[in-house]
Amino acid sequence: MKIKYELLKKEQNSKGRYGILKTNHGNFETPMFMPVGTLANVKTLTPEEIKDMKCGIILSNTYHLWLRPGEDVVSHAGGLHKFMNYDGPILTDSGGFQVFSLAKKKDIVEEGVKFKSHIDGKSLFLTPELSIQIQNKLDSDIAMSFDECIPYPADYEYAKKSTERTIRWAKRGLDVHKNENQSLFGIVQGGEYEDLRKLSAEETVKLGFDGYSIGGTSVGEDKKTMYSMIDYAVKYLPEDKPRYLMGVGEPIDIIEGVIRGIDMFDCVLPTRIARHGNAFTRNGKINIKNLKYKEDFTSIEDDCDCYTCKNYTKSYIRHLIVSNEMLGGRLLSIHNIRFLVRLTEELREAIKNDNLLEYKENFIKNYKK
RNA sequence: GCGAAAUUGGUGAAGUGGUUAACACGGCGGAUUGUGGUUCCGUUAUGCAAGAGUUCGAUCCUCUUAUUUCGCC
Repeated sequence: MKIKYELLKKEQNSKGRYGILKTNHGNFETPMFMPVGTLANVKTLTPEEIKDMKCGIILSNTYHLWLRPGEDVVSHAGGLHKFMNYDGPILTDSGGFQVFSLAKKKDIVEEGVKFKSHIDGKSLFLTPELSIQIQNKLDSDIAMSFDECIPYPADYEYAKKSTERTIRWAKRGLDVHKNENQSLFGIVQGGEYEDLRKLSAEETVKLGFDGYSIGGTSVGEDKKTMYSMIDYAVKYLPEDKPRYLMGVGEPIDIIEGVIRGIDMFDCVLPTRIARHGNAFTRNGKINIKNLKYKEDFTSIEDDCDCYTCKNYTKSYIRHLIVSNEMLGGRLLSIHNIRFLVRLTEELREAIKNDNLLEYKENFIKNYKK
């Protein structure tokens, strides 16, 4: 069975929307933040801990699992859910972004992308068809089309050529997609150009996907540009399908995305900054390594309901991070993911109450920097 | 008691008679957006044991003192 999206409420003063997404592995409300579990695990966390955060769905990655342990291993294990002992919804990224972010030397041709493995330098060739076939075997609930993430800035001619190619790649992926229990999302590219975003959105929607995502953001552009990239694309997306903004996880960006009609977000930020000693709070991001927390025996946030805040002090977590103890990164990851999921919970409430813009103003007022 | 060697920041240490005393670790601060678990970037000795001398100029050469280490009575 494919996923089913139900739009339950539209916010009066913005494009914000509240909905529910039903999958074979459970349902979740949107807007939702999805933690990233690249290598079939959200770094440092167990499936039980992930569920406690009420995040609804997690990500995993085609490129990384293709290289290690190989999609056949996952398939023989009974699919990704069984392999990693997680029975909630899972979305797999296609590998398009990894080609952009990891490969040093890459050669993008019509057929696909030639590049070198980041593990051993072996020559690889990833195509739209292969990406989909791998994802079919991984058996995630939602697969992503294989796309090219256009760098920023990109000149118009390059962006146009790339965007048109990504549309052709989307068609090719759709044609080989076989897994009836797996949904497939198309990806809107187009760089920073309004007409290319329009072209990409319209053509991708014509192909008919189970959901649509906006890619090519948070690649170095300023926030104003990023928000306009969203605006350019969203207006051409159908209301009855979920919309996913890829790779965005700054609290303020999630709020701006929701206001613009986005339903799903994923980002490595909460877990990565956690491992480096940072925590999200209502007053902004804090660096737990700072001297002022050495003897701060309060929790990160008084009113946070996460396991970390209910049980540990800043002083102790600081000690763990400074001592390079893994538990420090674990505890901060738990808090940071829960922070973003709670943010989406509050955004859902704000949509229901039609006070999303007011919520944003209040949030910004407290959130330093 | 005699002789020898040594003394550079929080630590381990490089170095030179001539503007800002290398590097590493540690400390402090910052970054991080479809992962970097061990990452990246800043910053951190107005001073080379103390005092005196030689010199245009000394952390570097000379002397005295202090401390440390190693030999010998």
